[in-house]
Amino acid sequence: MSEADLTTEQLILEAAKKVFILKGLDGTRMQEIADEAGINKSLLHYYFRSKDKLFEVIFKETVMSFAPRIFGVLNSQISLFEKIELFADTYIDLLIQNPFIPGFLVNEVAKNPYRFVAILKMNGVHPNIMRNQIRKEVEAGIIRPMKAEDLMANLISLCVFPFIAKNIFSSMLDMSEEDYMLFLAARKTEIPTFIINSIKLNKDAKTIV
Amino acid sequence: MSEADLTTEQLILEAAKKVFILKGLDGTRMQEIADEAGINKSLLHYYFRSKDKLFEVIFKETVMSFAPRIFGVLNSQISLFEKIELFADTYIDLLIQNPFIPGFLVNEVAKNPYRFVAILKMNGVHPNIMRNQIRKEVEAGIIRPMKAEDLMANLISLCVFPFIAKNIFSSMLDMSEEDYMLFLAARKTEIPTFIINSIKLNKDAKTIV
DNA sequence: GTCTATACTCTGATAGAC
DNA sequence: GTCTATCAGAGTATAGAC
Repeated sequence: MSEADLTTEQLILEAAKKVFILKGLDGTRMQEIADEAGINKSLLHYYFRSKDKLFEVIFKETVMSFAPRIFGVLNSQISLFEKIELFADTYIDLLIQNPFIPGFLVNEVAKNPYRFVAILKMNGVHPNIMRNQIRKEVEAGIIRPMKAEDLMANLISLCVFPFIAKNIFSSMLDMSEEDYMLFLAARKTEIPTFIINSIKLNKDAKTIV
Repeated sequence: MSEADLTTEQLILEAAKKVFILKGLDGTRMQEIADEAGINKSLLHYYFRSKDKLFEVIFKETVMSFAPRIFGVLNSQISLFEKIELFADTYIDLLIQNPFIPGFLVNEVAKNPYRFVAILKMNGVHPNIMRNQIRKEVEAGIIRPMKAEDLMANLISLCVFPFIAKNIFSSMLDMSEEDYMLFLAARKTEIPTFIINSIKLNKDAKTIV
């Protein structure tokens, strides 16, 4: 389907997503969305009634484009070490293709948590699957004693934060845009190595390098 | 000095900091700052000319309240393991007292990187001190081979991100506000344990628990 | 230095022709 | 469904009295 074949509604949604993610709810002007979509400003209201309603649609769509994949990996039935490797790989790939989304999400969720919580509840998030798996691997002596919450928070923090702090890190570490993207891609394997080295107990098993 | 003794300028700065950090540059209304300070709206312009100028002052003040402490620890002359422990402890303490600042910084730096880069340059940031220290400890066989950039990014990510994603994590992990604050405080020791377990090579040395 | 009143601009939203 | 024209409200900024 070529761009000209998109319906007006789809044109608006694409344009709105682009602008909202870049500038946030407050920073976005309806005129800018209209320009980006190549249509008239009043059409935005014709299709979506108000700026808030339009934002709501984009926000939900954005969360839903992420949440199932993320929770799918966390809730899958593979071993913990495999899960950590798979999570870092798929998640960072996703973020490389959509680098602005984490910042957008974090920012808008901070301003209005209820919007996000409602979507989570609709999707039935189950942190207990991961919690139980970690507890079992601790009891089995595969990993050292550790709270599941910390391990989950660490995994996600290590993957996501370097995307959010891209401008801060790259200027602090004096890296070019290009170098920084390579740095992020390399973390797909670096992060699992880092975590598994920290938690595994059978130090004689083959070391992941 | 009681609150009544504050000069009008100080009143404005306090109020502006509060509102800007909570709502960001775009989301903040001059009227709201004036109300918060208990003064007239036009006084804001009398003291700071424009909204942008006022924001600039707050932003710089906020960065400067953080940067010296953070870079001070990273550049200090203590051992790497001590540095990791000291960093997590002082940084997380700081964030517990100012939980909204990281989100504010990340958000505003993402929208306008130049403002931040200018302040960094003024303060002469030296990532090489930390880089050299890590390289030396790798060569000495104290820690496993690892890029300094990854270790620094990991340390900062693990400390900061759970504050930025507070609303996301606490609803995902089904924790109350109070539980989450305890969780964050416990990470002052949890994070160094996690990192040092991952990077230390002499596995026979006393384990940090 | 501080206040009131107001000018000017921008933006979200609506009315109405086609 | 799409466009032009326009309104109402909010926001930043300024003028001027005290």
